[in-house]
Amino acid sequence: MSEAARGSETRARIQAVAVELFTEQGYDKTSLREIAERLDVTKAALYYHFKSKEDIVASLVEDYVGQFDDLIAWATGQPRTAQTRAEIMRRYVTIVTEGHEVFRMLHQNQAAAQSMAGGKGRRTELFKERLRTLTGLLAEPDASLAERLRAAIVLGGISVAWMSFEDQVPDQDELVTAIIETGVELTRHPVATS
Amino acid sequence: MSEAARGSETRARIQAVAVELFTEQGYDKTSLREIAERLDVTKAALYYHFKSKEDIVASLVEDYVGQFDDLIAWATGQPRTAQTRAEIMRRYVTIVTEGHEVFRMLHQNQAAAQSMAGGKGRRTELFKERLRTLTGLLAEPDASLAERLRAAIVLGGISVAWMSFEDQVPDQDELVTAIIETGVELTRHPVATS
DNA sequence: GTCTATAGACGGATAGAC
DNA sequence: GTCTATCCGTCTATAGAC
Repeated sequence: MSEAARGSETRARIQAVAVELFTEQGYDKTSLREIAERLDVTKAALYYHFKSKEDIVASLVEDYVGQFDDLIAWATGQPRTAQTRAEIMRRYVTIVTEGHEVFRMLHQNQAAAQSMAGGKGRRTELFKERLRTLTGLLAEPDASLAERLRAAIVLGGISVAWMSFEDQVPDQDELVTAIIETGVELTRHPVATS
Repeated sequence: MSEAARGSETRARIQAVAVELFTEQGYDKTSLREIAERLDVTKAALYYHFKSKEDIVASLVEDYVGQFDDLIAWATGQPRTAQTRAEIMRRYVTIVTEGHEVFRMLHQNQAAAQSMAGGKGRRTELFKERLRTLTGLLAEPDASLAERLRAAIVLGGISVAWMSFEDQVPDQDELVTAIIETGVELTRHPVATS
């Protein structure tokens, strides 16, 4: 909510339509004319709220990766216990599943999203970098390769699993709970690597 | 290799450059002019080998998803044993890691890739569909939700983990082996869901 | 099999009225 | 805050010579 509630309410409508169309058709195949038509306004109106097409995506990206940064910041200040790891997992799953429209949009437009989001210089590699950091918080960097791999696989797989099952189950809340449970279970440090 | 070795050798060079540029900059931001320049030929020359820009991607997609289809076809004819599951994992990891240039390119251009690949009608949902099928082969559809989730998370997470670690370790073969091991381990059916 | 030249279309962005 | 009108750039794709 930090940046989202800025300016008029039209701004939010533009963002919503943009997410929808960018997801369906891709960033480049969606023209500003199309977005404007869907909102019954003109292209020029969009330029009052956003200074460019890229700026629309940038506003979305900023809000979204901010959530991960918040999670990382929080987690960094916590003791490295099993309970902390479980809580990281819980929050991570919540971000992925609740913001899934934006997440899916970014997922489908990685190439486009990476060109921006950071102005000019920043080669942020949006998720890769943050995923590595989170991996390091679930399994210490000096842990065995197998252990770090497990953490990376689980974090990366959660979003895929969500997208894969989301429309296959009757109760999505139940699915979220199950994903958290499975995620926590898979990142425990049990089995001796035979 | 089924379709790859078609026509002149220039065709393959075009494909190689296309993968590279599509990955770096995205499908839409890469023009045929750019590809042609890199090969020291002209745009028109490309049109001798491919009937359109989309056709270049289509040729790539076809070859790549074919590998997954082959895996699925093979796995479907096997007995559902632990060894079969391990072998599925092994082959899956091999496809993901060996074809990682193409994989990464498709990953970065999902939106573009989904519009094509199947001519006009087919809404193949390239990976989602196939991932579901593979999930069903690792954990029977009547297995518990937790068990199916585990399979989906692991399959989905493998590619993420690969991309995350690929440039972080000295020996990539070792990494592949470790991923296979971890994948097999995570999809075993051990822990009683507390 | 590769070239030059160009058609034809569409997109992002701005100026300026209201 | 939204509109009309328009500029300017770039791109895909084709025609036709060599």
